[in-house]
Formats: sequence, structure tokens, C-alpha cells
Amino acid sequence: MQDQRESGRQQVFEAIRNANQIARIDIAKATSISPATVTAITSELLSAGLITELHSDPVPGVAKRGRPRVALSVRGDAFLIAGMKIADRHASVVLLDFVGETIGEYSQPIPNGQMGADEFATVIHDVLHAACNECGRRLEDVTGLGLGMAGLIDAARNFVYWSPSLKARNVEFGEALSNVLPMPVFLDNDANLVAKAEQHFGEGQGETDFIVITIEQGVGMGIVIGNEIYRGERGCGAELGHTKVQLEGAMCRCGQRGCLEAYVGDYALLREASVHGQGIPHDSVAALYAHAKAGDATALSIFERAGRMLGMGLVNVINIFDPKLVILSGEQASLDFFDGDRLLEWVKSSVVQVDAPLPEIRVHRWGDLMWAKGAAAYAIEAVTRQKIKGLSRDAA
Amino acid sequence: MQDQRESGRQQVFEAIRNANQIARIDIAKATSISPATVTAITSELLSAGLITELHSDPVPGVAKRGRPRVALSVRGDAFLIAGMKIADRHASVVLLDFVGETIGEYSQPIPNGQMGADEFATVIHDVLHAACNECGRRLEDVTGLGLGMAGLIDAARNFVYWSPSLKARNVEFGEALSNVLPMPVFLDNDANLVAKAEQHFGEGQGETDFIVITIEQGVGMGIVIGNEIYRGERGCGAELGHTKVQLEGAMCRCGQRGCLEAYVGDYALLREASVHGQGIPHDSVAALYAHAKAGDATALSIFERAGRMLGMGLVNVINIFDPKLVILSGEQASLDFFDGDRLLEWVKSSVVQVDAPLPEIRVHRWGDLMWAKGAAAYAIEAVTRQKIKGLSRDAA
DNA sequence: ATATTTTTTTCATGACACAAATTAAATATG
DNA sequence: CATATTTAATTTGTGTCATGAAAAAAATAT
Repeated sequence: MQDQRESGRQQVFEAIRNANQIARIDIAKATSISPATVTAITSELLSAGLITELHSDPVPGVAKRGRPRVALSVRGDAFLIAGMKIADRHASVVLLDFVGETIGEYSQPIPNGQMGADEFATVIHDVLHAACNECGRRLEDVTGLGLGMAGLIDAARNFVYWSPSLKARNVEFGEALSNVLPMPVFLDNDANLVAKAEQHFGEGQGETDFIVITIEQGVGMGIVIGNEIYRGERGCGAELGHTKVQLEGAMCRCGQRGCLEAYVGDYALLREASVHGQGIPHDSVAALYAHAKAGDATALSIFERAGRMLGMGLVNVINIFDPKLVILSGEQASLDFFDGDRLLEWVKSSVVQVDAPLPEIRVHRWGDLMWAKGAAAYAIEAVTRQKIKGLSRDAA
Repeated sequence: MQDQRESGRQQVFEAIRNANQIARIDIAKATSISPATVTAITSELLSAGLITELHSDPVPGVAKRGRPRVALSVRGDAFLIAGMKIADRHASVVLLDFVGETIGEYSQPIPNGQMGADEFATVIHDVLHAACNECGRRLEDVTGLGLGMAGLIDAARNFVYWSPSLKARNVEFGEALSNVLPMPVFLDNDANLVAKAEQHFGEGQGETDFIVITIEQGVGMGIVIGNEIYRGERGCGAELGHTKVQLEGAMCRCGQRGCLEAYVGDYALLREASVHGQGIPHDSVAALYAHAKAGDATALSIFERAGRMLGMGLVNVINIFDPKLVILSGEQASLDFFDGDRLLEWVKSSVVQVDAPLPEIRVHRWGDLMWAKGAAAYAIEAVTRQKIKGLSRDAA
């Protein structure tokens, strides 16, 4: 959080990455850096091997007069980046090239329950090793690993306050990982990684400020302000799931009362169903939802109340941040449980009203892999920053 | 939100302003700018008249060996800055010098009710004129005016979406002001100005990230992230008062239900009291509070519920932002209505628990003038930025 | 009177960005 | 087909900014 000014090199590189492929003159326009400087910087990036020139054959019909522009693009094969997401019993890995193209995917069950830090680091090492083998790469080829796990995490310090995967609290988990892994590791809370995934691969592309809300077992939030994830003082902000929506309300698994999660989380839904007892499934949310869909009023009311609470949470977020864009991001199922369209209508009508366009709310459903891709995106960012900082004009 | 990198000049000047008085060598240490550069920059600032040297007579006893350091400080008389706060029926003005020292204060009743933009701009002109006269200054001597008013305001554009003082909605009020006032005007929401006041004169001095919450008629919030006020996309975020604390809850004057303000605002307290009817005062919160203090259970319960709702709001803010510091800022009375110590205890125990220090919560009570001082601080910032940007090394 | 210490300034240098001029590489045109 | 035109990219010279090293300044210590 120090060198926050984007150096010219960073800006140019970002422009190339964003555009996929782009000519120098357009980089100049996009960044409002002079063409002269763009030439200088791109020649550095070229000789450092971070980007390449794409000489496309001139298409006679479309071609215009003048010297043809030569497109630049990020060299995908410059670095191999890995992203890993740790879930309850599974680790999923994605290998990306430096452009962000998927090189390979891998998933593997891991022991359930809490482990010691070193033990768990070894598991992660082994998973990554297996993933590399699977894709015909070597562990040593991986330039950086992004690692997402549930819990309260201070990303800046690679520090874990608490995680369901670790036995101890307050672990310098980054160090444990460094001991067994040859590449730098970048640790973050999984909600933040969804935000990163949206920023690089999803609905947040090209946006500088937005909020991502994820609904699964719990409710998570990622806040992007000025292209950066906002993390708060201790690195554990954005706990939307533990925002209070009811005074003296339902008991949450965090031990507090009235948390949003205690109404919207899957355990909360099942709890309600189980109280009612006969006739209503209370072992899987999907089954409960099917029951509601089939017309069962009680099951329906469970989802309705949860939906309204979720709506409250959304309204509060919007009233507090006045964001330009809110992305509801999650796996297919979770979002459908709450009658989305009606919910969003209610949210929009319940927000502080101004005579200016309401924040846009986009729903983005996608699969299991996004977590790992977000982790990888985080690592790509970090590696990029590091590699570019290591440049200087005296490099031959 | 563009030229966000602090130029060396800005940094050095800020260091001088923060330190009140400071030698070049210490500026270099504080900013990690080299002494050579500090000399260059300070000589510019000196010849531009923004700062002065303070040659203190050497004190024989304390003096150390070596060339004595000469302290620099901001030249208070460089510019005269005004801050004005528009309230229901009063306008209060404060005149500050460039250091932030109070030159004069002034207060004047203004017509109640909504006015046209030009009409209201004229009122503001007249008030400022009177304030200047009062202090023996001329209107033309004022280099910048910070203006705070209630309502939804986009500070970046000096635009008013809505204000209780203006007849029309969506007013380019900045333009209306430019037509009648000779100096640049900087408009902002009053909650943000409290944040500015705390940052420059209050509990936020030296802090880069904090949240200010104000409790008066409504509940306001100012968010400072990285020394900057966070304003959201349309410039109207941080509406903590209209955060929902109860689904389908009490009617708020904004037309929505369940807003925090609908439980904590003074009209909400009085509404509750008036329903009860006999025996309980329902025309002034102070009277109602006195009644509660005297032991009336009903009156007490009104404040208690409001206090708990306020606590929910605080908890939510902390869970979302994970701030280092929260400042409860307001006039003497409002804060006392809610049993502060107990409230803060509850808040601290209800926040997501991490094994890291809880955010600090400071209570800051102060008088009516803070609004105007905050407005002036905002103007000082803007004027400073502008004056320093206007410098360059070719200046003789 | 001279040495020492500390702050401040001066000076030469390097990184960076830019405008202006130049070169490169294509198409349009008579 | 040679030349003009157009557009992109590069080169060149210049200015700003920050810096390290050396020098100067201004005090106390010996």
C-alpha cells in the first residue's frame, strides 16, 4: 500500500493486458502517455520478454493508408501462474499463463478438518505438485501461487487470524508455505478472490470501483475501490455476512445474534426447515428449494424471509458505498434460491433515492473454478507488479 | 480523483502543516525525500510566500553542537479562508488563516424554508459579506469558501441533488454561487465536513483512515480512506442514517421503512413519546431525556431502544470497514442521550471477533462551530492544492 | 584558534516524460 | 510506375524532478 502511483510501465502493461492486443498508438491514447514514451516503455517490455509484437498480414480490403500499426500483446508463455482454492474437503487448482488463459485444471480431495500449519502447507505443496504433473509442468515452473481459503486473513501479511482449515489461530501461514514451496505465495480470503476473478475475468472487467457479493454457505463481500481491494485496517473487513439485520436476532455460527448469515446461510435455512419437522426436507437446501418450488408454503416462506434479509443487506451496502456496480456472484444454485428479480426490484426501490442512475446490479453465475481463477488472478497481479518493478532503462 | 499522486511539493507542504513547525532535515526524514530536494522545494514555497522561516534565538543550555536547524512553518497570513455551515434557520461562518487559526466567527439567522438557487446564493453572499465586515476583512480577501449544507450533494461537481434549503432538485448550485461570489466555492455534505474537521482539528489528526459518525437530527457518516473522503459513485454514499436496521420497520422521513434514522433521529424519539401521550414530554428531546434521567421507565425505554439500534449501525460499519478508528462526533447533548459507555461495550462485544486489537472508538463532543471549521478545512485543502499546483521551478 | 558536529546548500547526474522532427511502411493518385 | 499522402513508430533534444556527493554554513567543544 505504498508505491501506489502507477508507474508508466505499469500503466502501459495494464493497457496491453486489458486490450488483449493493441498498437502503440492506441496505448498512447488509452493511457494519455505520449507515443514517444510508449515506444520507450514497450521496447523495454519487449526485451524483457513480457510482451510480443503481433505482425498481422495486411488485409487488402480493410487496410487503410499509412504505416500499419503493429499490435502488442502480453506474452502468455512468459510465466506460469497457479491459483488454488481450499474448500472443506477439496482443493481445486487452476494453472494460467501470463495472459490469464487456462493451461490446466485440477481438483483433488484433501483431508477434512483442521490441521497444523506445516502439515497443511505440505498438503498444499502436494496438491500443487500433482496439479503440475497432471498438466505436464514442473512445480519449479510456477512463478507465483495465489491461495484462497475461508477464514479471517490479513492478505498483506499472508497471516491467518482464523481458518476452518487450520488448527491454531493467528498463524504466520505465509512462512509455513515458503518453507515448502519454491515460489512466492499470495494468500487471501476467498471473498476477495471472487472480486479479483470478477475484475479480471468476469463482470468487473474495465471497472475501477465495484462491490462483489457472494452467496454460498455464508455471505461474503469484496470491495474494489480504485482497482484495489479494500481490506480494512486488520485485513478482515467486508464481513457482510456478519452484518446485523435484526436486533437480538437469530443465532449465528459466529456466536453473535442477528447476522445476515444466520438468515441466509444454508445452515440457517435448514435450521428453519428442521424446526417445522415433518414433511419438509431439512438435509439439503436444494431439496428444500424444490419443495418450495413445488408450492409448499412453509418452505417458500423460509426462502422469502431469507430473501428479504438478503435484500436488507444489499440495500445497506448500496446506501453506504453508493457504488457504481454491484455484482452478485456465485455458483448457479445459490442465487436462484432467492427470487432474484423480485429481490432486486425491492432493493432498487428501497435504496436512498437520488435523481441519478441507480447502481447497476449484475448477477453472475459461474462454476466452481472461479475461486481458483481469482486466486491466480491475484498472483498474476502480484507477479506482474514485481517483474515490472524490476525493470529499469539500463537493461540492455 | 485524477492527479492522486502526491507531488513532492504537496508532501513537503503537508509535512510542514502537520508539524506546525519543522526543520528541513526533519521534513526529509518524515517524507523520506532527500534533504537536497527538501531544500529545493522549500525555497520555492518560501519565495511563493506559502511558508516562512522561524529563526529562534539559540537557547544556550539546550543547544547542541552543529549548525542550528531553522524551523519552517506555514504562513498563516498567506490566505484567508472561510467556512460556512447552513442550518435550518442559521448560517454560521468561520474565518481561518492559512494555518487554520481562527480569525473570526460569525453567525446569523437566515430565512427558513426552501429558496431558489440564485436567491439562496445571494443570501450566502450577504452572510459572508457581513461576516467579513464583522472581522474587519473584505470579501475580496477571502481566497476560498467551503460551504456545508444538509442534503445529497455531489462535492466533485458542486452539485445539489436535493437539499432542505433549495426549492428545486438537481441544482448546479456551484454555478449559482460563482455568479455572486468572487472566490472559488467548495460545496459538500455536512457529514463529510465533520470528517474534515476531525481530520484537521479533532481526533483524526495524523490518521489516514477513519470513520466519523455524527448523531444529531439524523445520523451521518464520513469515510476517510487514505486521507481522502470516500464519496461513492454519485457522491452520495455513506448514508448510514438510511441504513436499514429493521425489516419492514418504522417509517422514516425519507419515505422508506426501517432506517436507522427512524429510530435514532430526534423526530423518531419524539414520535414514540407522543404516542404514549400523557405525562411524557414530546416536544423536545432534551426534556424527554431529562424525564428518562428522572427515572421514567417509558422515556428510558425509548432511549434504550434507540441506543441499541444505533449500536447495530455501529457494529455494521465496523464489520464492513474494519476501520482502525471510529470517531463519534457531535454536539454535547446528542451523544449523552444514549448511554455511551454501555453502548460502546455492547458494540465491541458484538463485532466480528479477531485476535487483533479492536478498532478504537473515540467520542468527541464539540460545539456548533465544528461544521463551519470543517467547511473551512475543506476549502483550505482545495486552495492549498491549487496554489501548489500553480508552482514550478522556473518561478523566480 | 582550531576541531568537530550538524544542517543546509550547491552541483553534477540519472531517470523519466514529452514535443518536435524524423523515419518507416503502407495506400492513393496521376 | 514514380510520387504524394497518410499514419505509425522512432529518434532527438529538452525540461522537470529527485538524488548522492561534495561543499558551505553555523553553531559548540576543546
